[in-house]
Amino acid sequence: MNISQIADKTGLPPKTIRYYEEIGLITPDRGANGYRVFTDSHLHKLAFLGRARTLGFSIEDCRTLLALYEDDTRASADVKAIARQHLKQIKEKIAQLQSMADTLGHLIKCCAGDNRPDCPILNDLARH
Amino acid sequence: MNISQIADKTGLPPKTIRYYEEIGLITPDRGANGYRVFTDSHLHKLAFLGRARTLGFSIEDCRTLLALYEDDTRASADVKAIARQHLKQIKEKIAQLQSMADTLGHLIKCCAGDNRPDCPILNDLARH
DNA sequence: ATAAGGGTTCCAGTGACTGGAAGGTCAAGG
DNA sequence: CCTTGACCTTCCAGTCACTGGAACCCTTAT
Repeated sequence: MNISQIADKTGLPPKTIRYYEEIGLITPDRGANGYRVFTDSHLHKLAFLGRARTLGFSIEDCRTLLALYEDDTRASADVKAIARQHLKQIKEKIAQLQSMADTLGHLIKCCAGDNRPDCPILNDLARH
Repeated sequence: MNISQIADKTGLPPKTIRYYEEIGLITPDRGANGYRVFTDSHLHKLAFLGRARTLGFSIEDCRTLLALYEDDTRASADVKAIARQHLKQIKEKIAQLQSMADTLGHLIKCCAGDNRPDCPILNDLARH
C-alpha cells in the first residue's frame, strides 16, 4: 500500500503518518522508487495509534501502549496504570474547564449585552 | 516598578510579561538603564490579562477584550459575544473530554489489571 | 511530449509560553 | 575601589503534535 491508501483506511492524514515514521512509531518499508510501502501490520499499528490519539493519549503514551500491544508477555496492569493516569488528567482538565464555564456563564448572564458600555464581564476581568 | 515587582503583584512570570510586550499587549516605559518601567496602568492591564487568561480566553481574545476595556464607548454586546463564543468552545471541549473519560472509564473497569497479558484496553485500541 | 496526480524531502509556523546562555546594571559589604 | 550576588537585558531554542508549502521526482494516461 502507498501512503494515501493507508491514509484512507486509517483516517490519518499522510502528513501525520510521515510524522509518525519520523518519530519512530512505525517503520514502513520502501519501494525501489523510494515510496513508502505499508503492510497490514502497519495498518493495524496506525489504526491503534489513531484510536489511542482520539482517546487523548499523548504520543509518548502511545509509544508505550504500542510496545505493550506488541509484547505478548505484557501485564495488563501496566496498561491499566497508564489508562488510569490518563483518565485522572482528563478529569482534572474537565474540572478546570467546568470551573471556567461556570464563571463565564454567570458573567454572561449578568451582562446586558446592549449598546451601553457598562459591562459586568469587563468589570470582573478588571477587578481581580 | 521593575519587572519582578509587577510580576509579584500580578502573579505573572517576568517571561510572560516580556512576551506580552513583544506581541504588543502592553508597552512599558524604559528607564535610562534600559530596564522596563511599569506604572499602575500597566499593572491593571496585566491583571486584566491574567484574569482573562485564567478564564481561558486566547491571546487574540484578550487583545480584543483589552481594547474594549480601554474603549469608553464600547457596547457591552461586543464583549458578551466574545464571551459567549468562548463559552461555547469550552463546553464543546468539555463534552469531548467527557466522552473520552466515559470510554476510558469503561475500559479501565473491564481490565483485570493483573499479571496476565489479556487486556480489554489494548483490545479496544486495536479493534477500531 | 505533456499534464495530472501521485510520491519524496525539508523548512517554517502554530499557541503561549519557558529555559537557558551571554552579557549589562545596581546596591551592599569588605 | 572591588567584588559578589541579585537584578535586568536580548536572543535563540524547545515545547506538542502536527500542518502548510515549496521544490522536486515518479507514474500513468492521453
